[in-house]
Amino acid sequence: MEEKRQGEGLNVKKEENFSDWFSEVIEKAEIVDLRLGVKGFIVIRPWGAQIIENMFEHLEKELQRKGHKPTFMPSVIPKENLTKESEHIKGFTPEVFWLKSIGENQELALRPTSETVYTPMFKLWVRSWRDLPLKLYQRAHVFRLDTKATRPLIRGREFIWIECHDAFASKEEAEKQVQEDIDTTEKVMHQIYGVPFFPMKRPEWDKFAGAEYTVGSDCFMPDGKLIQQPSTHLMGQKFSKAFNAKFKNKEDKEEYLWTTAYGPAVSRILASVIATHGDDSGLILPFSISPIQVVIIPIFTNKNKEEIMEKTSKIKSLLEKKDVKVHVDDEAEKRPGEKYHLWELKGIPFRIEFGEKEMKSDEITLFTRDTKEKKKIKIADLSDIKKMGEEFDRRLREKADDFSKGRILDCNDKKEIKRAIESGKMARVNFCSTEKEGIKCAEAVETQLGGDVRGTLANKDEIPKGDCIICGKPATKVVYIGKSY
RNA sequence: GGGGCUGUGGGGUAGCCUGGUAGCCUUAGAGGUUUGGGACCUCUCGACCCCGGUUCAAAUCCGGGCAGCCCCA
Repeated sequence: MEEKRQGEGLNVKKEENFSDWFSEVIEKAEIVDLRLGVKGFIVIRPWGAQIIENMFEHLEKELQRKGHKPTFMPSVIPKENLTKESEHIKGFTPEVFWLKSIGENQELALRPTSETVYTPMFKLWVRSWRDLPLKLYQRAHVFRLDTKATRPLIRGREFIWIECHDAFASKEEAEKQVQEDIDTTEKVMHQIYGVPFFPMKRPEWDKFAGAEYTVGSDCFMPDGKLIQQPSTHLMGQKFSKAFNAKFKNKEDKEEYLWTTAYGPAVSRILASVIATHGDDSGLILPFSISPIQVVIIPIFTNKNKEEIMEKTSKIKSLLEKKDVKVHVDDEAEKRPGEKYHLWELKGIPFRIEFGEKEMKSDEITLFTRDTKEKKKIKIADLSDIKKMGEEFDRRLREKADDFSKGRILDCNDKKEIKRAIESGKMARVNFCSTEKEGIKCAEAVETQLGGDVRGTLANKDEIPKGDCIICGKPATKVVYIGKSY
């Protein structure tokens, strides 16, 4: 049992080689299949798709609670739309998939993002301040011809996300929306999926193409590299001006719309969920998003099979009454041990073992995936299963929080920064500027220290005391530097 | 963007240097015995990434492509 057999369990330890561990776990747990062989495009299998589906549900519920309404927009964008906002097209041009030879005059792009579809619709739908705010979203696949190396779920040429596009009557309201988007990331990605993040206001040179400013969510991966999760953008009036999208304000004057965009990439967040919580036995899925929350393994012989199965299905319906997703693994060909390994690999939070012993004492054996603790409890105590699920998720979240919090280091010189980055941490430093004039220092950070200036904290005003760690001029910002995916 | 490594049944691999019968483990399918931490027996299916070149002969050598992984920027 100590020796793992090939082709079955995981052969790589997460601590020793995160990258290999990740590749192995997503295939063996049947999240994805990488064998189609198109660069940057992956097949997501039922287990992965069901998790993603559950993630969408939480996210959409929160968005709708905050006044967003669903839409579905075309997957293609006419060239004239995409090229209307000059900075936007400049930023996205190298990444656009163009559809050629469609036999018509209109040139089309596969959408890399949909500002240039929503804004012209805002123009049609919004006439007065009474139509505002207008908060819309869609579930969508988007396409970006990434020139860098692709990684399954982490960086693909196609990914699955929700994009919110909102229009407001004033800059203040739009900026409030950016804060609300950060709150949505907190409520859903952190509180529900258990993935902590740092909301970073990106430097001027690193904002979304066409935005006034961008706030990205930086999350630590187990190897200490940062991955950008949901980002929210204040577009200001850039797109509304490009598309001439105006409204009549309360003073009966025409004004351009103020717009924002928010894009949680669910397929990529799944990468963080897997990476953050998983262990050497495989996935550990939060109770809130696991497609199966409790798996029941009946253990029987030919003699007692009927009795055991009958009791098992009673336990099942008891749990289902509590609105819990249960699966009974009664496959006769597999022995219990094999089932344990399989469902641990798939990340199921709780496992119930039920056999002869439990039958006698009216108990069940409960295995908890994250702690790997096995204990006997009374069947009646299963009515607390939801609470146990909440505690399960809290444990995952707190463990992730501890990992994340301990990775910020105040640094006072280049050496310290380099050491911080190399040990998988994020350096907090004084910096001259995150406006255009700071770009030279940012480039120096990249070439000399091997890190990126990720930006300033968006939910906290940090005042620098001292000089820029690179050029020595008086610092105006406290920035964070780390390695990123 | 630069560099390196790799591609053999579904998965993991041997063979490649030195050209000549593709071997092993596992999975899958059938049958049987089994079921408290990856069961056993019997039988069966299944592969040289693609295109071109060299050669009597290519998994093997050469060129190009595609795909995957790693490191650096």
